[in-house]
Amino acid sequence: MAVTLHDVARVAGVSIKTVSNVINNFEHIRPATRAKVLLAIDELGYRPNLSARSLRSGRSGVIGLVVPEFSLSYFAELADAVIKAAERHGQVVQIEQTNGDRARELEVLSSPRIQFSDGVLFSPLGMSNDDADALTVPYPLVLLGERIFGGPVDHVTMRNVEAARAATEHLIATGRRRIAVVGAHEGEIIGSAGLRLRGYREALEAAGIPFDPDIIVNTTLWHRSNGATAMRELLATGAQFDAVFGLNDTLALGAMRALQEAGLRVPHDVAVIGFDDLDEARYSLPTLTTVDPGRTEIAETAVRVLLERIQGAQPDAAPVEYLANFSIVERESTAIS
Amino acid sequence: MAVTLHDVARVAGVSIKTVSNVINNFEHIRPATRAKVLLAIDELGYRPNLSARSLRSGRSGVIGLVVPEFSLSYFAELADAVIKAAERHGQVVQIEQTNGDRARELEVLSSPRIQFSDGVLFSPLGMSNDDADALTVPYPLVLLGERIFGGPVDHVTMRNVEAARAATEHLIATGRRRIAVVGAHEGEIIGSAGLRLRGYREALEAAGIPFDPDIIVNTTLWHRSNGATAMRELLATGAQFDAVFGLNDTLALGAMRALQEAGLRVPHDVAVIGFDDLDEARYSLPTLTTVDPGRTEIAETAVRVLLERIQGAQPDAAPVEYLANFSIVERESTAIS
DNA sequence: TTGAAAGCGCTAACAT
DNA sequence: ATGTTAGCGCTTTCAA
Repeated sequence: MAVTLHDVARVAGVSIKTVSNVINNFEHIRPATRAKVLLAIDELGYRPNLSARSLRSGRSGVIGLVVPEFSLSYFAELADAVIKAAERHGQVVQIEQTNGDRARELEVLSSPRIQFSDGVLFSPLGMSNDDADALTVPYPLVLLGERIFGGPVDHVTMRNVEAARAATEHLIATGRRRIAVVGAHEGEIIGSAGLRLRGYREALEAAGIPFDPDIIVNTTLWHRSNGATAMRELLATGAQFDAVFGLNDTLALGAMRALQEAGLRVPHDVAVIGFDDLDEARYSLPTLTTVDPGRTEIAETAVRVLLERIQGAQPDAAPVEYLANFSIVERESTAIS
Repeated sequence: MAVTLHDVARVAGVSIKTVSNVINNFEHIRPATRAKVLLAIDELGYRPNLSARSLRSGRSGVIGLVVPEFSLSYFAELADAVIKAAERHGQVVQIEQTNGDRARELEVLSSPRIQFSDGVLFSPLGMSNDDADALTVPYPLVLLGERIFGGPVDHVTMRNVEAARAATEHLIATGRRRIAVVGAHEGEIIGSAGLRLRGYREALEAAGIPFDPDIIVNTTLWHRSNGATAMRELLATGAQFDAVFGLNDTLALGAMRALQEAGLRVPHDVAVIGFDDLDEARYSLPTLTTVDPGRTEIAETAVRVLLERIQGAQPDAAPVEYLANFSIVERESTAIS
């Protein structure tokens, strides 16, 4: 059987409370007592039972992270940042993948699977603003991403419109006028695609460049393959363009690949910009100019905000929206040639 | 306060045991009783307290996954596969990152942080065979990777030597004779680098090609940047070669990038092969020939083996070593030109 | 088929 | 500075 506090107390010749005090680093313990207890712990190989601790204290030290899937590199890098931020606060992260499927996202929210955690960071991809009510759950929840705004919970996200506008302005500033977009979602207003397209249009308008739907290509998923396919389709239409805004980096990299396949030079013939600043964007050929959306800041803020809710200083405080700072990372794919 | 079994029992007018039976899907419950209970659960919004359940039953339904970090794409894709496999068995995955740091790896093994889980999948990068004793822990542990062999626990890994040999043979079969290696670890015998280099040497020997240390480049970490840097160094030495074996895909992609930067054409001047079959290898320019090391099979086997140990049918069964099947995925980077 | 009661290992309130 | 004790919510004998 497992070694318990009682065993340690017996061997150390103290009470169970004293052992608990030592384990939890309480003050006011005589050094000699502490030493005795530590010796007994070591001798018996005692390890606290976290289930019991959690049952009693109502706190598990675990936070849940619900994301679409790690094969989307953005979420792998986000998870990396969240785990590191959580660790700094002594928290462990439990992960649930939804594949961006709305039904699964809704199900996970009420599933007991997530119930070990003290709170959840939730990054939906399939749910929309209409589902905002489902975010009212009996545990602390912090929303990530840009599928739902104005919901009943704290929300940490990026400046999609402004960042996309800045990305487009960067292309315009380097002399491009016919800027294709890869990854749009027809009719979407809220959501990464809709917001980023809005930023794009704002930049065009400010520069007096007409919007041309013929160089906007839709894709459903934002995988590399979709970016390549979309670009091949666009090239097949014979449309003219001198730049491409990939609504994320994987799309941009896929599109860049298709451009080069077709014998076009990047950035000489066509400039390419992405969005996300994946590690990978630094090692493509050419290296990819992109938007750093503040992923680390998002992860750190989200963890901090969630822990504040868990600690419950102000349980009824109104939901807050946090926006991370972005920056344009200039690389070769948009250099002036 | 949270709704408990007692509340449900009271509202449903049955005993707590009956409620428990319904929740755990026991047989022999009168449909009417079940309906009453389900109604009460719904009405009160009851959700089971997993800490209590776990304390009582000794099983949490959580498995731990300890990996270096997700910014190494291989581990992101491995985690994806593990989470999906665990889900099929109704298990949740808790993740711990070690950054491949030996001290942290050793620490995690004995940390209470991991103690919520019923068992752990452990993928070290810093530990070596000398640390095998540290794997003797008081919970089920399944070892992944190729840092430790013959340890005291079940081990699921890939056929490194055979796969690397097959990769090298593929290059030789396409007419290459001077095959550089990127990512070697000087003097390593066990470990991905050591094993893969051994497979490489076996293939050379079988083909009667002399081994030339001048075209073997060491790198510590296997990030894209290291592959690019290593290749630039190799080019700077003036050494001649007509192919590159990147000991993983990110190294190969980085190396390919440096080759192209230097004006060399892939595969025309230099063929490139990687190892891992990352999603990304399908969308580079040119697409990357690589080894599929059986990642999905590894994840599924590891989860299955761990759960068998947790269920403890044969607690004292001798440790087993499982080897996944590999295959060469031929793409453009090694096409005959 | 359902009920009563014990107790998993721990923390926290209270006592000394 | 340390000891005593109740009880977190659940599963699990054992009884009925």
